[in-house]
Amino acid sequence: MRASATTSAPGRTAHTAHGEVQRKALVQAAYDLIAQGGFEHLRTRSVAARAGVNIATLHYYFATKEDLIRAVVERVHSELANFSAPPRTPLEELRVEFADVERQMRETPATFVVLFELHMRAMRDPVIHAMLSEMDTTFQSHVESYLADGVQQSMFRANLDVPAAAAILVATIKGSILQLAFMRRPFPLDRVAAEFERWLTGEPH
Amino acid sequence: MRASATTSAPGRTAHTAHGEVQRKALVQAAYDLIAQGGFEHLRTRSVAARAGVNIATLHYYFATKEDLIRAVVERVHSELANFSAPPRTPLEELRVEFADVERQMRETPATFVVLFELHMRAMRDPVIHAMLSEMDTTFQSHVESYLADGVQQSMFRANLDVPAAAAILVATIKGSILQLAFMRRPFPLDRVAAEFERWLTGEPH
Amino acid sequence: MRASATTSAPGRTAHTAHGEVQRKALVQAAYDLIAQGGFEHLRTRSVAARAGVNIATLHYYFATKEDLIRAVVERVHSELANFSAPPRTPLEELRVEFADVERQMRETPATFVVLFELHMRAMRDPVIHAMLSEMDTTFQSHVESYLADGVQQSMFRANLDVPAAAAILVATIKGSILQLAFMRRPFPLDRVAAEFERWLTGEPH
Amino acid sequence: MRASATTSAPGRTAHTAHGEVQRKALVQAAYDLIAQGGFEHLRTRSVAARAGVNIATLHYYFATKEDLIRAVVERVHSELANFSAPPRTPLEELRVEFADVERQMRETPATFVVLFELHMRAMRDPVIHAMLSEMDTTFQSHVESYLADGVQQSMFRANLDVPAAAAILVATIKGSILQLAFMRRPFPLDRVAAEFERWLTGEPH
DNA sequence: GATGAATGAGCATTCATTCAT
DNA sequence: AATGAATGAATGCTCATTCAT
Repeated sequence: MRASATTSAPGRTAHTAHGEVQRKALVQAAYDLIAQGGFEHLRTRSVAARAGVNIATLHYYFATKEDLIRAVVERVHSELANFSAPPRTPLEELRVEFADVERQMRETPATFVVLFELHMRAMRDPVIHAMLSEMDTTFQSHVESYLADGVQQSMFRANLDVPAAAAILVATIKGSILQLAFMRRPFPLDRVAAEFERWLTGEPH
Repeated sequence: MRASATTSAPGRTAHTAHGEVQRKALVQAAYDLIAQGGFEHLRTRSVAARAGVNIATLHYYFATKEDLIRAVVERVHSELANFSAPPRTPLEELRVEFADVERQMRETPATFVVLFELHMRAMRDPVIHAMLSEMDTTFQSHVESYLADGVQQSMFRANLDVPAAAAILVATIKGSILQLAFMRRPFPLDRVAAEFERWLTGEPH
Repeated sequence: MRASATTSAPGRTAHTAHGEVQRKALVQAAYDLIAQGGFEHLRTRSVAARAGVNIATLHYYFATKEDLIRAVVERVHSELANFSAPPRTPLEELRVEFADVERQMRETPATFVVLFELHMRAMRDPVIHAMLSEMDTTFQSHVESYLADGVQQSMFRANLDVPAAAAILVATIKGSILQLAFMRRPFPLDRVAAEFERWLTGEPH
Repeated sequence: MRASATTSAPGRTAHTAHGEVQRKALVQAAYDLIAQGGFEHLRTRSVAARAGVNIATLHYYFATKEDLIRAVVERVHSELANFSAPPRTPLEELRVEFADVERQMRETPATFVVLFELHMRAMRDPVIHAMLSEMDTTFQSHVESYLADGVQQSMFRANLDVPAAAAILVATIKGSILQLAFMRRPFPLDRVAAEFERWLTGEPH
């Protein structure tokens, strides 16, 4: 399940099982601290302390701070790749979209916090940009795909501009996360979802 | 006799015209550097260098780095408060909304970069949170107001959930900025605007 | 009364009456701040602020911080030179000695604080050392003088080692100030004075 | 599993023998520099340089300058606690008192310099005040104790006011140190000791 | 005389990283 | 594998002093 976990270069992946545990503990610690204080306040010493190891041990597993951050990026990536739900109708997909945001926000809001911190970094870090870009493309394509299905199945309006609608949906979800996770302001996810349904289905008025 | 003659050091406003110019130059420099590298890489020395003054001069105008950042926040605030357009119809308002984003993104994308960096900070800094929160409320109210007008004037659909629609619009705009400014990925602002019109007016299909 | 107050070099003495007032205000401010926080925490800006003038004004009157401190030294010097009491008997002199300490400690303990701060400085600053040394010699001579008188008048013990006794008295007074001003611990000045009398007079036991 | 494995940084005691040596070297360096220039001129960089280590190394052992100073205080404390001489007669104790001052002044005058610098600090620093206060109490009690013994053994005058005499002795010793260490002026320690003997014993005259 | 503005040199402290063991 | 020790290069901030007005 985890990405590249079988090579043998020290500083990249661990040799032993215990080493892999240490690595994960360090990534988890970094992840937690970014969620708490953002990249701005991320300190390698804090990460090591939180993982219960010496600062030199951290550098045994991750040559540089940047390497550690990259591992965090991969962790977020895999965490958000759990959209592997069974196939549903386009309308169900739409509902699942908002339900997923709601659930993730309730269960692990930190993921979003880290994700958005990464967005700020993407501007300057090509590696992070590429990864976020890929995630974005995947997400956008997925939405466009089921929106197109919905139009084809006459479940959604015939004159729907699918790419534009997908862009709106994706942007709305990102915007809602911003509102919920960073501003801690209310966002009527359910009413927004309902309004989206009316809009896409073009229900009579 | 010499009551108010403390040791100088301008707190909010400079004493002389030239002082005010220097102040603004420092804020501009900080603003530029945040736009370039985010808060994470903001260094007082870099700000001073960019403004062409000694580091001690920076501290003559701003006691702490935090004070300087607050001044940047105020600058962003006032920069985004230029929505003082002449009254228009709800539909025109909607179009202006997207046009504004497009123009701002073209002319001063840095404003958005700084604005979103501030969002990350808002989570931990109450002062910034309060300011962004206020800006958010103002924006949301404005949108809700003209959406309601549109419904009343039968320009928009009667069954429109105005608060939900406003939330979607605001979130979409925020999400589009994220896409454009940080991911530097295309976002079909005009097609999105057109789709929004169709959605709000409920034009036949 | 004041030392060299008629020359005309700016930075040494003021030209006008108002200038002299300003000078004194600055010296007083420095004196107060040394008494409060010691030389270690003395800041020219604080002195200027306390005197209600600009930091540049302070430097108009005193070219350097050191110059200002020297003026404070002179102030302490003149303050402690008020032993100009009418001639008394040796025993009265002894009593006055302790009474003076008691009074000064009650009325202006700051003088002692500044005086002892100066002692620390004397080790490295020849100017201050010279001044304190002179004060010391004067004090010691004065004590020796009336102790010798006392012996001659058979008021004090015949076998009294006058220089040693004077050294003890001077040291005791310095030590008592240390105890009272810096340690803020009780010191039985009156009982000590009484014991001294018994010792010097050699009263039967 | 790895409970006590925090990020290192010795708080009170170093982990390794070599670490303890470094710690002591830093305290010694600070001690020397305070003796030379007082607290006012104490710079962490100078301390590090004198100990032959990097400034960051100093902060590895002592989190703050204040922590370093506290360690110096403890060093002075233990240095002056070597009064563990074998029991003697009251008169011998008295003679030892002055002999100790003489020896300390000859061998390690810096101890006194640092001790008196600490007195200046005691006024503002409660921790230092407490430590000096304790040392003072111990010293005073010790003197009172053997003076009382001397009176009881009829070695000293019957009408001696023991607390007052002890206060005089302690103050004299402090005053003599001031004279010797800071003013570098002669102080007739032996004649003073002899006069003290005459005074306490009340030897005929 | 007085002040606002400006600065060079410096200060305690931080931080990612390295290295011998 | 792991750690205590060590460090170069900053980093935000301070302070006595200068200078044009």
